[in-house]
Amino acid sequence: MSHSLDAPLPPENITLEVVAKVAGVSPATVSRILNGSARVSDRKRSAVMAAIKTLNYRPNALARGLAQGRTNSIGVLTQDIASPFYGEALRGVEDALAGTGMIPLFASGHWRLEDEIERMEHLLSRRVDGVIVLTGKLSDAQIEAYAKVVPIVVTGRHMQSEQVTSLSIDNSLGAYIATRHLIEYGHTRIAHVAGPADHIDALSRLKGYRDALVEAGIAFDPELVAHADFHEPGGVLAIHQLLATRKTFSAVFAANDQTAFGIQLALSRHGIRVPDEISVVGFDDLPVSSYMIPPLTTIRQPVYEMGVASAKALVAMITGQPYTPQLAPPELIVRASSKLLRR
Amino acid sequence: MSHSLDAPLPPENITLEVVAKVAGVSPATVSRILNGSARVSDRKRSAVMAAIKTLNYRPNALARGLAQGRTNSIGVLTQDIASPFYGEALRGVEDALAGTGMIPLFASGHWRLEDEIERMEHLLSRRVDGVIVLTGKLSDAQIEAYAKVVPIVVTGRHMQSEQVTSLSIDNSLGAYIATRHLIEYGHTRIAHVAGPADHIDALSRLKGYRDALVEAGIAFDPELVAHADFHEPGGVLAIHQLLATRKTFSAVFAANDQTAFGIQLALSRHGIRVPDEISVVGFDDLPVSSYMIPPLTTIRQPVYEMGVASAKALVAMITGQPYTPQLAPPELIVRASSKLLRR
DNA sequence: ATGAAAGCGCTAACAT
DNA sequence: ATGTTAGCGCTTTCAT
Repeated sequence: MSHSLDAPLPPENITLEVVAKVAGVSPATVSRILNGSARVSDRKRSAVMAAIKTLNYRPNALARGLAQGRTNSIGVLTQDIASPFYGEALRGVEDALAGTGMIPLFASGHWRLEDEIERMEHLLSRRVDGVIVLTGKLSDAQIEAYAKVVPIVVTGRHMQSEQVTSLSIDNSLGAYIATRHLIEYGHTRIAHVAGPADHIDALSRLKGYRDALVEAGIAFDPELVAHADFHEPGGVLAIHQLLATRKTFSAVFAANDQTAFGIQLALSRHGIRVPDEISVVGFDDLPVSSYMIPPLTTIRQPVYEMGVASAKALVAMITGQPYTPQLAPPELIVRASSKLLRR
Repeated sequence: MSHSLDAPLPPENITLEVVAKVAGVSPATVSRILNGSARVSDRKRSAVMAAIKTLNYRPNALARGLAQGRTNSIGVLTQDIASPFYGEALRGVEDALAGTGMIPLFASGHWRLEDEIERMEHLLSRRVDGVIVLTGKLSDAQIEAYAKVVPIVVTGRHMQSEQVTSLSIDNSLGAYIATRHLIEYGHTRIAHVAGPADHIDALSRLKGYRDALVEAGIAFDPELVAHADFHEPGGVLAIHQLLATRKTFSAVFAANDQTAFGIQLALSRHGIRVPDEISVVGFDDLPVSSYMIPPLTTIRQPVYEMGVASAKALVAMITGQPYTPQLAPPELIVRASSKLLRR
């Protein structure tokens, strides 16, 4: 009648209850041990540990999350999982979370508002304990709305409230420093290949460029500004555009490194030598930038650190601890692509 | 006694039950609508949809997963979330999953066995429906063991069983093609900067290089092989090493593009022109490779496609459908870093 | 210090 | 076509 030897039981799921049974204790006790939520006698503890080991028990994070009302996971809304730039931030988040028992869930918004919303909803459906939003197209109001549901850390803008911490790199300052560097090198005809006109970072960098010029008494010339898309091909196109204007310039400040790569290649194709004829300065300091030929002078942003700080800030918000993220200012990295203008 | 106006209710969690109540139907009906698991009258359906809308209801994925025994999520065990190479694969996975309702959980093993195991356990704890393992250090036996728990797709090796699908790029062939290209260009003194000696891909590429030489009747010279680490600085070091041997060579085949970047820079620092004096060929075709100066001749691997195929294969395994992943062979991309040897 | 029992939000038989 | 009921695997009062 009951189970016999020749009718093997179905491979039973190893649950906490099974562990309890094997260890001869109640489920509650096992739970207490797993969570360290109460004192348990050493005898029972070791019995339970042994059972866990031999049964190869893996706690079910879903059940745990359901019961506790928290999942020990945080959402990270990025734009492109393969971005050389944001990749560093993701790594920072991951590293900062290591050892905290929290796990990051990465989702990509592809710079499309609708995608961002969809991913956000997905993350919330999974009941993440918090979300890090790496720039993107969500409006401040939308962020605020989501913040009613979970604590949020957002980069690339300024907003502060009970449930929102923002963290940003001073793009404008970085661009100012880059332009200033070229000016100090004697350049006065400095072109700028900007990013997309609807991108907040691009706009800030354009502003920094402009500020530095004005400060140095150099007139801002709109014809020396070309807009690109933050990617290499855009840099190539922009140079074509700039050269076509027949305006002269001895230096180019690119809105980011990828754009600078395109610029360097396009110049080289035109037989224009960098830095001898034209100096190039980028922005970001991607890992490969120091391996370009010539190695790229650029503005180093603490992206990795930004990832770390975001994660720490979010965890602090979740656990209710105080934490004020601090970010180093952008820093000029002088390499071989920029050069003193010979008179 | 009961709740009064001046004692506002705690902000009630909007659950499926609440939706049901508001719509005047049973929870089961709401569930059926959400899952399309049975026909529901149009009247009730619209009532429910309305309630969902006004309440801004978000299904709890945890509860759903617990009840269904599946989470609609798959684990992706990569090595480095910011790797320019694997990044493309991650993107492929993400794209392939878009629209299937499945979400990828990315975890990094950092090329450390212990980390890989820890991340794997974490993913299993979260009850992912399957796992994609992008190379890494787990042994075949370990993969098999995990495959007892969830279906697995693994790249970079050959193993096949009920619960394991493997998918790999023919590294050896790619290296053969690269070397063959140099030979056809008249080179006979071809150096190779290999990857780590404990890396399966590095070994296969070394083999392909060797095979091509032997086939062409060129003696394999161990002194023309330097080992590096798949990263840029390793390429720089390797060139120093190679030049120090005082052996002559007119071409270098690098085990990957990042190594080739280091090589190009090191050569340029030594005043050796690429490709006039030395031709360089890489492996991977990273997005930036076509923007190096000179643009890098390399072997294009279908990494993105590999990500797509992995995801499709895994989903097929999970849903019990048949699917045999097909991967394009590696392809030679001739750019400016390699050149016909002048006699 | 430990156990019993209720409940987290959902789905899946089983009824009707 | 729809409602009722019993879990999914865990945590957490509440007892003892």
